[in-house]
Amino acid sequence: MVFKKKMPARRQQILDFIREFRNDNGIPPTVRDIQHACEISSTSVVDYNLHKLREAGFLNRKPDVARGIELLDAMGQPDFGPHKVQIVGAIAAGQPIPAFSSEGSASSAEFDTIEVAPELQRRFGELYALSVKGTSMIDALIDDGDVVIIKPGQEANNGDMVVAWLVSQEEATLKKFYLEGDRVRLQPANSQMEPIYCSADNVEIHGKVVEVIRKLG
Amino acid sequence: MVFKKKMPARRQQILDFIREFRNDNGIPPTVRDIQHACEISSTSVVDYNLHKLREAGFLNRKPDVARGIELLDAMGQPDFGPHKVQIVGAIAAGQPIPAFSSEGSASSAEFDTIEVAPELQRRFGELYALSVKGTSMIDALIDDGDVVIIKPGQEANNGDMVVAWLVSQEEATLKKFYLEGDRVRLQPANSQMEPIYCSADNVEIHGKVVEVIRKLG
DNA sequence: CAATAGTGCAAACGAATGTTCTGAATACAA
DNA sequence: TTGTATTCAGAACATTCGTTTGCACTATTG
Repeated sequence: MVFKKKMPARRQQILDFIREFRNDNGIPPTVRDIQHACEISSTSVVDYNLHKLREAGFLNRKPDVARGIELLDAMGQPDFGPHKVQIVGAIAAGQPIPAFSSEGSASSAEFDTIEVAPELQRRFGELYALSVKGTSMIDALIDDGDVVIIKPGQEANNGDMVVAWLVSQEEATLKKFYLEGDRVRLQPANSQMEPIYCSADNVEIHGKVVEVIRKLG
Repeated sequence: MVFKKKMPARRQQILDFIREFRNDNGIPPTVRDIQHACEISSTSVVDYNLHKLREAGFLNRKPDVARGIELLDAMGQPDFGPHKVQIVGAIAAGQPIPAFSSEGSASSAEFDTIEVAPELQRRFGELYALSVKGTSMIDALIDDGDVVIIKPGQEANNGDMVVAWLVSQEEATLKKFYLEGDRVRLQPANSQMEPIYCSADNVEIHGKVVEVIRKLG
C-alpha cells in the first residue's frame, strides 16, 4: 500500500501556491517566489520539496530554465495551453460512430478539435468530443451542430447521460442511463418522451456526457 | 491616420514566435529564445523590438523578471490563465435581469463565474454570462440551468441570437433577431413557434449569444 | 541505544536572463 | 545631398534564479 502517504502540509502549500500563482500571473513561480510566499527560509528547502513533488508525479521541472515548473494534470499531462479535445466523429440517429467502428484508425492527427475550459480537463482527465449531426437528439435538447464532451468509460451511474451503443440495432444514442435489475432504461432528457428498455447485454456504455456546447454566430 | 503603420516582418515574426512558443511550452520565451529562433544576432535587437511591440500594445513586459513577456488579447487584457466569465445574473421568462436593473451594483466581486475556452475570449473580447432559470427558453433548446455566453453590445445582425429587452413588457428573452423596416421580428430558434413582432424602439439589444453551455453530472 | 531516512536551514556558486551602452547600417523625408 | 528616425550589431553589465554543498534537527525502526 505505497499509494498515498500523507502529503506534508508544506508540500501541499507549495503545490497550491504554484497553481494559484500561475493562475494569477500566467507564468509559473520561481523557486524564490515559492520561498517567500510559503515563508520558507531557504531555497534549498523549496528545491527539496519540488524534487519530492516531481517524484510523486505532480509536476515536471525543466532543468536550468527559469520558471521551469510545469504542473501536471490527473493524466500526467502538462496542463497549460489551449485545452483541445478531439472531435472523434459525429453521432446521428441510427448511425454507427465512425471512430468507434474503424477502431484501427491512426493514433490521431487528423481529427478536428474543440477548445474547452481548462477546468473540465483538470476535473475529468482525458476527454473526447462528438459532433451531433441531425436533429435526432432534439428530445435531449441537443441540436444539429452541437458538440458533446464525453468522458470515456464503460460504467455509468443512474441518471448520467451516456453515449450508449445498442448492439443489435447497431445504433448510437445519447440518453439518461438507469440500470433496473438486469435490464437498462434509457430515458430521453425530455421526460414527455417514452424511454427505451433494453437487456443489459445489448447496451454498451461508451462514456458519460459531461458537457454540451453550442456555438452560435 | 496613425492607426496601423506596417509592422516590420521581423517584429511580426517575433510576435508569432512568442505565441507559438507559449502554446508549445506553457511559458513565455526568454529574450534569448527569441533571438535564436528568429536568427537575430543580438539580444539588444530583441529587446528593442519588444519595446516597440509594447508601445504598440501587443504585449506587456514585467521588468527584471525572467520570461516576463505577457501577450495581450484584442481587449488589451492578458490572455493567459483560466478564462473566467462572470455570470451576472439569471434570465427567466417575463423577469427582468437583476444585474441590469440594479445597475448601480458594485463593480463586480461577488458574482459567480464560469470557465470558457480561451479561444472564445480571444475572438470576442469581453464577455459575460447569464444562467437560465426555468424552462421558458426550451423553444430555443436551452434548458433550465444552462449558461449562455454573451458578447455585450447594442447592435445585432439579422439572424443573431440576442438578449432582447422588451421595454413595455419589462421582459428579457433570448431570440433570433431580424430587423424588418422599422419593426423587429424576434424568432424563436424552434421554427415551429410563432415569432414576436415589436416596434424597433420597444426592443433593446443587450448582447449577442455566442455560446450555450450545459454542464452535466 | 544506534542507524537511517526525511526534512529544514544557510550560504555560496554559476548559469540563465533582462538591461544598457556605443556605434553603425538603413530608410525616409526635406 | 543633408538630416533625422528607425533598425540592427556587438559587447559588457547586473540581476535573477536554478543548483549544490555542508550541516543540523526530527522521527522512525531495529
